[in-house]
Amino acid sequence: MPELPEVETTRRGILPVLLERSVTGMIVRESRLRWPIAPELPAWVTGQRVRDVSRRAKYLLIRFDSGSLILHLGMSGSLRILPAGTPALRHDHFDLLLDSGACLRFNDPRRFGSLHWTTEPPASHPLLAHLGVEPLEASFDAAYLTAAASGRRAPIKALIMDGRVVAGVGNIYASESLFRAGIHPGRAAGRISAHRLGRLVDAIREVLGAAIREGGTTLRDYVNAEGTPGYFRQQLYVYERTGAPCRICRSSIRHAVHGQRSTYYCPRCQR
DNA sequence: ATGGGCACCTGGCTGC
DNA sequence: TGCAGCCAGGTGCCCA
Repeated sequence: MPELPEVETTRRGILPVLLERSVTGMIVRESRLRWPIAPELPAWVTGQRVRDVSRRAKYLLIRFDSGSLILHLGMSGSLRILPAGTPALRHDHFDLLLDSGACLRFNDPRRFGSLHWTTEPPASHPLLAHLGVEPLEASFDAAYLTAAASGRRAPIKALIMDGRVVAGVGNIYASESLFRAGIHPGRAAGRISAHRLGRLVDAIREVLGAAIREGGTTLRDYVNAEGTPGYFRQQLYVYERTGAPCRICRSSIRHAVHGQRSTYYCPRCQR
């Protein structure tokens, strides 16, 4: 479900509710996420005051005075802000209770999400240490992507979805960015000119930025912290539009599978 | 080092 | 109506 824009939208939604609030308790109903929630985690986090809510790739980082929560939404996770005591529904795996009477509730049907506590800087945590540059930061530029693509025979789509290269570009926005840049998703990364890779960098930035402005993309079940969907789906050019006419040239949008992931592209606009 | 495939899990949809 | 099969916004890990 959530890619970078959905995680960022969630972050912006929970930030004002969490900031400077203290955790009064935590309810864990299901600890078997992608990695089990540490049994001691509720004790570690209880009594802590939230100092910041940030994002690295698709990880949400909730910083307290003496440690941080590292939260990933996986494929189907979402966070909601609810009044404490709201009855839990199926797949509501944990609640963080705040001294304001609000509750941060995590729901994740597929349980690919995760929750870790660290007392080290989150950036040095094993899950984050290997991550590449943030796509919305200035260090992600044409020169960087060209260097990363040099000599690579893997498809460009696989390269921009590789978190060690650039962190947070998922399946929807990879397809959409490649469409906007006019690059075929299956093209070997190392055989694309620096000029075109520069266009791809711009396209990734534009697509992610536009999606954040629209509150993300809701395909099936994504909702933000208020429980409302994102509206970027209306601006998708290729994702899940197999057989539909290209919005630019009217060619039929094609579907292919690369690396077990669905890929969508326009055979005429993308080379 | 690089590329490719698998696994983890539930739910919704399709087609017989 | 029932059910098997397939697919889904991610990503760590294993193997060649």
